[in-house]
Amino acid sequence: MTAAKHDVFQAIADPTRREVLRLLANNDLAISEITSHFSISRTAVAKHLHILSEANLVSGKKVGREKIYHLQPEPLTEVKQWLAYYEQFWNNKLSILKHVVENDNEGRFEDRKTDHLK
Amino acid sequence: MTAAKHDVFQAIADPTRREVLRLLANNDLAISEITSHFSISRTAVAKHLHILSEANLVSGKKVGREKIYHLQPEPLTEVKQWLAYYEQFWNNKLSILKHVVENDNEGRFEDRKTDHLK
DNA sequence: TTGACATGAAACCAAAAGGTGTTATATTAT
DNA sequence: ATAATATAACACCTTTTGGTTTCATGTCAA
Repeated sequence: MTAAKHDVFQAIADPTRREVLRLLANNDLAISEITSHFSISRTAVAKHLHILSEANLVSGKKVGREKIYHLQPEPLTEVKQWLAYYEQFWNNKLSILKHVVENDNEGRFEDRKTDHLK
Repeated sequence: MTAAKHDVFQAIADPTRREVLRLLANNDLAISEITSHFSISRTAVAKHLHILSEANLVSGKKVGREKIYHLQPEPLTEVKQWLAYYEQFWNNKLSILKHVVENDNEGRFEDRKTDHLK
């Protein structure tokens, strides 16, 4: 179920939201406390928190009249996994060959370079 | 210099652009070839490529009447570095303590929980 | 040289993003 | 009870996104 209107990739695309995550990495914070770190309105911050919440990157629970937000970094694993695919390309050039040799040795390496000509 | 109007985080926020990157991970491709993998117009794909290019995630060179795009994954290291900060929070709960003990043993752990009350 | 092909560029559009301000409601402190 | 606080819920606005269509330009093949 876990409301997924907003993708984790989209959630972290905004610099303000990334900064919010940084703040919450240190402490759980109420909306007003978070707002004090920015120059934008409290309402705007609340919207960012709502988006982060939809991506399950934060959770908020009401405590008295405050709503305390808490970091939930688990969805970031999706980004990490996505990134992992590309690491082979920048770690070192040999790793590309290594990947091909280990995962398919049916001549696909040749295909990789000529596919687009067909 | 490296034109930076578009952030790498924003560039990868769009699912279509992530799919384009996947295609280019296999082969260098011309715009039309990329377009054939989607249901959107060639112009729309060209715009996505432009955004990816601004984030330096791809480079394009003209070959005859075609423009061949090539994956440049290096900017993804920025995302990787950003993610690294949060890994301590999901790997396992003990790693938080481990981090604190290894990097500063001046009682900061206590501060982490009370900062927001000051 | 003429047509077909690949891209570039411009004008336009609807919807979403990122903001704002106002008003209403619940909670705490006096 | 009353005033102050913290947030929620709206209504509204402007800019950006992601897409379209149309037209122009450069290149290749006959």
